[in-house]
Amino acid sequence: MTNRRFTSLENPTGEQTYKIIEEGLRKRAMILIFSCCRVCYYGRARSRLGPGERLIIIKPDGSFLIHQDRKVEPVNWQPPGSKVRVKIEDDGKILVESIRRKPAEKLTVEIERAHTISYYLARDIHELEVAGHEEDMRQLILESPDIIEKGFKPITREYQTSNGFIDILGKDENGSLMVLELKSRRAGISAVRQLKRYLEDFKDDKHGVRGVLVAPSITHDARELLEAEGLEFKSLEPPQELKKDHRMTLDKFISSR
Amino acid sequence: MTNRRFTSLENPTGEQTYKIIEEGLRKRAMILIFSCCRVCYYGRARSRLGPGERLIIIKPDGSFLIHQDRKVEPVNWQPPGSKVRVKIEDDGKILVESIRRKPAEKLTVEIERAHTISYYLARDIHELEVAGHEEDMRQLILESPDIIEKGFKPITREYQTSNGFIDILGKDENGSLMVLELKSRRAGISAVRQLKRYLEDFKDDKHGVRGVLVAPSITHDARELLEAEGLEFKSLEPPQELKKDHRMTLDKFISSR
DNA sequence: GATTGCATATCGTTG
DNA sequence: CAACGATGTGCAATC
Repeated sequence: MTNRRFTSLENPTGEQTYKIIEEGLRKRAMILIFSCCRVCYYGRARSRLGPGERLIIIKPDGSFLIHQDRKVEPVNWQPPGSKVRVKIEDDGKILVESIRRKPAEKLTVEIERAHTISYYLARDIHELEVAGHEEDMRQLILESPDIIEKGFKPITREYQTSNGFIDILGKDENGSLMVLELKSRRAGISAVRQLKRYLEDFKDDKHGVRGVLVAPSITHDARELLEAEGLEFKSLEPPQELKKDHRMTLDKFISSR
Repeated sequence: MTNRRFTSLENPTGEQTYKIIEEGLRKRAMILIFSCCRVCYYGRARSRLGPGERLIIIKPDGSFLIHQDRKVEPVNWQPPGSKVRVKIEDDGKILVESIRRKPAEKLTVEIERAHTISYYLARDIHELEVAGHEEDMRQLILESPDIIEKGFKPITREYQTSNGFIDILGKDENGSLMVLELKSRRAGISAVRQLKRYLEDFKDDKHGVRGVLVAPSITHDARELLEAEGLEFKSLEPPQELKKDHRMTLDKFISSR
């Protein structure tokens, strides 16, 4: 069946498969192929996948995905911007190649037999709205510093040390420096090490510096290391409020200056 | 069209969409729906996606993917093991829910109108064979230590320090300790910091300890920090040879003991 | 264009 | 089951 928005065909011949892929690429459509195929990849690594039935997705932006019937991650893929070519062999087999220039990577799919092939022109203007990132925590703390503790005053965000950027640098009510390390999910031992490294730049500070790990929760080993190092933990859930209106955010920003 | 391996339908009614999703779930098939839909997610974070045409994939292992017509990553998803339920509303709209228990996460898709719906029973026994990982580098170095430098002798792999595991610990021909940090791709500043941390445990060693970053290449800033810290860089590409025969590897292992 | 660091990261391995 | 580290991580923001 064919109309302007999509085309699909079941049990296509090799010729038909070739033609529909060509057409889909020309129209910059999203192409779906369910087929028995083999896959080779060469680039940052190298891989090979023996014959089996998988879903192939080619997107108009050059993204290329091969999905087996398990896992969230594609078994092979190419990123946006990759260039696709399709060839038909004498025996009717279809070869689809996707090439990326930098870094040089090549994905080759040999389609033995397609079960269904289709392409779609997707109308989709909306972007995903997300909340609950580390950045949302940061904004919350800058707007309401008392969440960390009474009298906490942020000085800067993204303060650079020789060991990377500190998320929030501030002072407590006694004027002691506080280094905050934010994590939007359960903090592990590596988060504590990160905080420990930031503090190295301040080890000569006379007033003493407090290191605080801010996260919804912390692993057992991480807490042990934290306490052994004289660091602190502050439990804080990342705010998950989706912004309904962008002007509100702007007003808030202006009024808070 | 219907047979044992797959079913597909174009411009299905709400009832038909519901029925095919039900059937696909029951048969533990891979379900594909191209439709206009809205998506909500709540769990580790929260997100909302307004109406638009996307590809929905439900895999028999519970993996759930929603793909827009751009990017490699799905715009929303649920991991393997999630449980799917489908409902039909009075107005013919379809609600698909995927729930994960731990952590608690819920994905809700409201299908306004499906353009095509299909399901497939995929025959696929092959696993992906990959080469070019950090582990391949490690094996290469343990088998042929001279690749690092003449006279290098590995002592242990995965040596534990207070700052994490060292990839390979060894000695040079003069008996000085060498700490190797392996990276399968271009090493950045964080790799140098990691190596720096490992060496802290050895800073009292009388003979002096050498820290060596082993990677195919290194960023400019990373090289600067490396040299400032008196560390070394050894260029090594991860071996990309796909193993043809597992016995060969075993033989090699036995003969090298 | 190169580099850095977050992510609903996902996924395998280990304790 | 929890936790830790690698990944062809992908991706956006920043330089």
